[in-house]
Amino acid sequence: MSRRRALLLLERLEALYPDAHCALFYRNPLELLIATILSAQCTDVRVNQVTPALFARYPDAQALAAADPAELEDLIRSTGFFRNKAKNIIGCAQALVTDHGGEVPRRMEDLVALPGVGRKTANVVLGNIFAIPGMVVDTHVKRLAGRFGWTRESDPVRIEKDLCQLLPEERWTQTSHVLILHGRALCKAPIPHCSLCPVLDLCPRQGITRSH
DNA sequence: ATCCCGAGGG
DNA sequence: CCCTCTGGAT
Repeated sequence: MSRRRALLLLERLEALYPDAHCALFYRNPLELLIATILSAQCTDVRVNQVTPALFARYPDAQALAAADPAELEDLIRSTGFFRNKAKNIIGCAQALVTDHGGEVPRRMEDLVALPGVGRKTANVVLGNIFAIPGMVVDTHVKRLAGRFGWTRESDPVRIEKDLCQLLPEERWTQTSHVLILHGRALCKAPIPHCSLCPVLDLCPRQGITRSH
């Protein structure tokens, strides 16, 4: 797919999901970091119930670093993967306290060194809190990028590279969010709702509802 | 029953 | 490349 055609598709998608660039639910770096860690295999609604409760109990990195694992597990149980997440959250908080003065670092290198934080989570924080653009390559973005013919790669890092080369840097963060919203709403795995899709005319698949 | 806004490990 | 971790939504 040509760059021009990709940008046209992107413009149409951005018009379909106008709230993708609106104020973030979480303004504070630590809150967004923890909320993003919690979001794996979990709905936004539940993350947005659990995260405020978590910060009411543990207001900052110092409090989280000293949390009792069993108590934290109980608090986040409903988000799934709760043992891993609790261990990672406490590990993150301890690393923030010992290595970063209790603050969330602004460099990819430092973020991905935190337990339970990969490039996806790091780019969410970098893009939405620190205004450092990056493509958030989650399962939705991977799937749509493939279906749109924006990349043929399967390795997330190479997909990220392809997308960054294809799409304008100043919109990487918003583009990621738009792709995620469209992936959730219509362009689902394994069967996309092509008959309802407003950008079907720009899609190389043209309604072929076969998974990738 | 089956799938999901990840990451770590074999 | 594969697997595991988990509850909840559908």
